[in-house]
Amino acid sequence: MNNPLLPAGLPIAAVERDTGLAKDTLRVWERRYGFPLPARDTHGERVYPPEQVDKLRLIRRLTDLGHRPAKIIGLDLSTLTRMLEDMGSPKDPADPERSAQFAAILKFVRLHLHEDLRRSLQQQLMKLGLQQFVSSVVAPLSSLIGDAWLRGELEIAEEHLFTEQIQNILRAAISTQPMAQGGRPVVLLTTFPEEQHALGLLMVEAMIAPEGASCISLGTQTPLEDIRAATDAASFDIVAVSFSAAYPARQAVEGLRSLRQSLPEQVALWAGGAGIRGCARKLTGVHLFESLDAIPVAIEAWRHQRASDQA
Amino acid sequence: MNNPLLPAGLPIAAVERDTGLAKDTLRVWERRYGFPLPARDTHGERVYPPEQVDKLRLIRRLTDLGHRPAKIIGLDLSTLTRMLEDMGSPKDPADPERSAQFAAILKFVRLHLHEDLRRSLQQQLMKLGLQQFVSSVVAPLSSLIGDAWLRGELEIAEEHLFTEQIQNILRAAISTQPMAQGGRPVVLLTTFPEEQHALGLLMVEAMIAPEGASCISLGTQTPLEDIRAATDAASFDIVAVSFSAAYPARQAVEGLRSLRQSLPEQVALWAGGAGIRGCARKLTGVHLFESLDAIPVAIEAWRHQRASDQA
DNA sequence: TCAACTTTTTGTCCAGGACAATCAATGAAC
DNA sequence: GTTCATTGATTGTCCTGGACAAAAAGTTGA
Repeated sequence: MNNPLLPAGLPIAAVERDTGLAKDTLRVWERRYGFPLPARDTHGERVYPPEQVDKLRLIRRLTDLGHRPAKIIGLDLSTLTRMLEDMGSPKDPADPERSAQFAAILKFVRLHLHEDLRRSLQQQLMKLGLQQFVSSVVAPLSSLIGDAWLRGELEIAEEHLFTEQIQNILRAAISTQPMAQGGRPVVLLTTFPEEQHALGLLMVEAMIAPEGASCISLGTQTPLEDIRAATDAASFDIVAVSFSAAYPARQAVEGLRSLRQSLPEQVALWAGGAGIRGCARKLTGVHLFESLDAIPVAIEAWRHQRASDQA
Repeated sequence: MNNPLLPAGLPIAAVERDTGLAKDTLRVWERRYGFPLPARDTHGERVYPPEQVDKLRLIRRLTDLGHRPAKIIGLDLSTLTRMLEDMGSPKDPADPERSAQFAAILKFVRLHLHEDLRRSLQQQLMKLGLQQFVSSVVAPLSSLIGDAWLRGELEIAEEHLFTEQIQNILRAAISTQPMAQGGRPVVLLTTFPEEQHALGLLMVEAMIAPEGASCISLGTQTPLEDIRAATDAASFDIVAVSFSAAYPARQAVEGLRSLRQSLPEQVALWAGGAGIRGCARKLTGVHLFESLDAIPVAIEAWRHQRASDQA
């Protein structure tokens, strides 16, 4: 009956879903490296113990970041976790007040205190203003929570709870922005297929909206061809694409190259997010953002450029 | 180089993504039924022409609705489309004013007139109030747009544009609801894994919020085990799960049974959405909703029930 | 330091067999 | 006539093990 609520182990299809590793890849790793080495049920089918799945998740993240499977597949859980932390966020600036706030918010998430969570986020928003709130609260908190989930300290449900609350708050805040009619630049915002992370988009939108620019979000997972087609139908000045840390960097680079080529020349292509940090020199004609704070500046620069072009 | 912007045909992995049919299934159908019958590239790998992919998409929808592959795989595109329409929405009530509005909104979507789209939706919301807006505008429009996409009359990007705008409007509207502190019942809202459709959740939330109940949404794709665990951590009165038309009905039924069993008895389990229409008798202990309008009534009933229990 | 070439690594594809789970049809019992 | 068990066909997913192109790493020469 395979009751998913009493997990003795996962079948291969579930592991594929959970880790993002194709069934073929799982089988070929087993053949080549001896890991994962699942048990077998009575019909000879693979049954993966949860620990192996946890380890696979870590390995997957590390390979996305450029490590080779053969080099890391033999290491143990704690080593892998450490590697991931080393590669990730360089450091926290250790502002004591802020980190206390973050700790409190993390506690709310862990204890499912949605009401407290909502209130404290809302408070921060009021205090800091939308842009500041996004760049110095939402962004670091998101990666904190992502890391905590990776380390198994948080359930997926708890990450979802946080994401939902942030979405509510950001969307509400964005929709109260004065929204200049016909504001320029007009920005088309989306992610590539296979990128499901919607929060990055919303953060970008929140940085753009207060600048008086028009931002049209297509949500996640828009096929490249559709993005190009959208620039025919409407007159966008900028296409902006966001990549989460889980997105394979080479796939991002290739997609951006291809998209750059198919877009009209006068349409700028912007990209940002943890998924493509440090790929700048591989891309020409694409404006790469290392930080959310660079967005308002870039909008200003775009306007300046445009003004001088027309003169 | 396989430029996705000049599609001569899709490799099997892309077809799996587009149709939701596993690679194994695609190969075994070819072996058994002779369809799909893709071309081969120089390395002998399958290259699926776009028409075959379109047909596969339709077949997939029909099998989810209970048809057997062998019976329908030989039929042609127009026949399949007709079957799908017959099974789908019974009819439109032919309110001339409303259908004119819908036609206008569809036009805005098709022409990417996001500004007009936003304005006309906002107008409807103001005129009808949140609940009425959701049940008689958002819900029918969503299925209209879903159908149009299925028939190839809309790009995915256009569906996304619509979904994003609706999300913005609904989330903003929900967050302005007075939100009774500690309002009962407390509802936990989510979807099962593999169900990505977030709009259904938002519609439910919009129906619940004005009733003064507390609604905590976990967004899409929460593992069953996490849903159960969440009811430990916080005290929910109701767990509500939504299923889009694309969700396989039997999977929904099985999941609901399993979840019902693992939830505490005093927690009610509600389910709704096109994905489980007509499955009522297969489920005991689960409140099945055929329509969004039934939600406010059910909340009222829950309160009444509870009042008499305590007396 | 960079470019061109070679080798190794790695993910994905293929064929074709197997089989359990599901569905449809049939028959028995109430 | 409806319900329930039995049988038989259908169908999705898993298996093994071989193959190979694309990407990365290593090597050589300017």
